[in-house]
Amino acid sequence: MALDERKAQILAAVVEEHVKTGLPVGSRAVARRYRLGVSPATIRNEMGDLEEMGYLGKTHASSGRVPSDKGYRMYVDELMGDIRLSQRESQMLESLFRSKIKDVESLLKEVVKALSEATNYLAFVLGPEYETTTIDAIHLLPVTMDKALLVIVSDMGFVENCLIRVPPMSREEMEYVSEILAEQLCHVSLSKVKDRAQALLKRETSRYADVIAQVAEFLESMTEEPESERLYMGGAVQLLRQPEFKDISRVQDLMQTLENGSLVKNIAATQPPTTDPAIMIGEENEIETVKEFSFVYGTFRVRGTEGKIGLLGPKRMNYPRAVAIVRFFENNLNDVFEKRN
Amino acid sequence: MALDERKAQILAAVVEEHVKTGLPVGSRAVARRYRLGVSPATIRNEMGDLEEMGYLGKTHASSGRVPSDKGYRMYVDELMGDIRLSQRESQMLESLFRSKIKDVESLLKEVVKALSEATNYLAFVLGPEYETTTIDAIHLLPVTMDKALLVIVSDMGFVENCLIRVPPMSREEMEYVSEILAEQLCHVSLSKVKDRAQALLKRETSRYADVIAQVAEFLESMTEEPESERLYMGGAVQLLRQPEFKDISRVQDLMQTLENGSLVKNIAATQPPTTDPAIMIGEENEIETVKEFSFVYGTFRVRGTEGKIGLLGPKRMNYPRAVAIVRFFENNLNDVFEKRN
DNA sequence: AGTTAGCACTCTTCATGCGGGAGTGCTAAG
DNA sequence: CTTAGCACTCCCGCATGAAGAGTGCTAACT
Repeated sequence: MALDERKAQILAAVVEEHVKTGLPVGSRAVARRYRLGVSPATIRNEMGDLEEMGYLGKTHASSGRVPSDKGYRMYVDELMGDIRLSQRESQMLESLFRSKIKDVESLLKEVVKALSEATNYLAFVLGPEYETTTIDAIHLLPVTMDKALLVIVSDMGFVENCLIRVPPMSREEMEYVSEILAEQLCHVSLSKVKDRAQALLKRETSRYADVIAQVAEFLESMTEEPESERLYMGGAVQLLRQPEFKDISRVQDLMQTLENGSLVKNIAATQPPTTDPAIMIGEENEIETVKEFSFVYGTFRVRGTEGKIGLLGPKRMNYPRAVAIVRFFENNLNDVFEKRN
Repeated sequence: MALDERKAQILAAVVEEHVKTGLPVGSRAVARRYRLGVSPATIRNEMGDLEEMGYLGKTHASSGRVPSDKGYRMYVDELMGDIRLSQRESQMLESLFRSKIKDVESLLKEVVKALSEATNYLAFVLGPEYETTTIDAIHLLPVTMDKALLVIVSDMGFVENCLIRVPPMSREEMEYVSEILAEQLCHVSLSKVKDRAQALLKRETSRYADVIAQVAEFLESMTEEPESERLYMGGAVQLLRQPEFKDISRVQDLMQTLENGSLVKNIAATQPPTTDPAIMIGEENEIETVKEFSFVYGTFRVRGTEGKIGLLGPKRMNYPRAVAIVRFFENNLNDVFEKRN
């Protein structure tokens, strides 16, 4: 199914032109703007072949060609080159990672923001699964007479907290309870920590039982929390810029889909192509409402587990640039989490 | 400027009909659906008067009437009655507040979600200003060898945390530092706490100086953080349902405005009308891009200071219901924060 | 004097029809 | 195999016209 040199050039030209303008592209335009040394007529013939082969389509029987999903796939797999971000741009973006240590949550939020602003597409980060993370530190802190703050730090720097009711107790007592929790629950993976907490609860019949029960409950809720909780998303507005949104009902559908977090399922469900930043084009997606869009997303590793970072844009997105930018963020996130021992 | 009984009824009818349908309303429709015992012709005359007085307008020279801002204002101030939420609905919504204690942040997020879902408008909560809050508890917790977690609990239950670098130190040392911080900074208002921290920094020349400097820096950033950080927003999609969004560029403008938090300024800048849930209609708003919309928002008190909770919807929003729902949430939030001693 | 019916008038909306333009596919010649 | 030429198709924009909704006015009614 390999394309000869000229067909490849023409397909690439059509894709790039269509990405730029959003309009169907005709033989004339290709001949004019991409110097291939042949006439429009020749290009017409080639485009006819490419359509036959399924790489191109038409919006109606007699206007220019538009890449099909298969055409885009061919383009991203074989035709497009890697591009590099400009010096200026990568420096700008890097500054985000160089700034002072923040908690992971706000870092990820800023990453999403930068990513969407840099591309004009919707950006997302899917945090690592809790199941496989472990607890680095757990503390119970006095706040008021009858309230204490439970703070849990995961090994990758996520901090969760929760206010719980406590019976009146002295500082020493609270420290004692805190100690017990730390001893029993630290450095245990979240999937097992629930059982540990239950076990602890069984043993502990004293007045602290209620406190421990609340801790157990919170741990439970942490692991049960829907995937959408781990999902940071931003730049949905950007999508409105895309001309394919002349029709508002589509926006609504998409937003609905995104708000209830099925985006995650889409990514999780399909095994991504093997390319580095994975690319999912149009119909390759599982969820109906995003079959008009493309994903470009990469993986960053945190300790044993991993998170995703990526973009959602129209099928006619600037893939080379999207890939370059996603790869950039991917690498920087990996660095950050690596240095964090 | 008082309206006679019949004009009032007709104005109310036009507003309510327009809210329901989104279309200009004609004399015929008013006569048919609201039994006023007079013919369309009479209503036409009255509507002519109301237009003369500035309460109604026309979209074009010969189709039905549409309420003007002044008309809506008259409606909300004088004409509309208070409605009560149905038993079923208020029970549903109340369950949100009855559930187990969570940290304030997630409570507010859920409130926003519920509020927007209950109304189909965009909902927001503007948390209380940090300036006037005080610190209830501050702790420094060991996480790894060279990292510690700074946790700060404000008097109204907000929890902020931040990872900081620390020199190697024993548990006892860290507890000692933590103690110092607590002694010096607890129960001091955030506006003063910065100075305290600076003073502490001057005195402390030991190896903990760096740690304290980082704490000071974080406190600084907490108070300086833009208002948008205190703003929880949700349900922007709901706005897309409104027919006034046939035009996409408006959506974009609005979203832009909202994302950069000028919504807050709008509310802060204008002194609200004195009605309980404040209502700002169309041109009464400061910011250009929301002059097409209305706000309905209330105030909830937390300790000495206060936050806002409200809705942003089209001018033709269901004001009685919006008011009822905002008032409901307002009251429930007040209760929650009151019980929290 | 207030109310009502009738009617002409205005303005929108929708469908219809008609060039102009862009682009294709085919054919025939280079 | 490539190219020029040409007929054909289809979209798009625009004007035209008919239908519908609603008003404002006038004149009659109570």
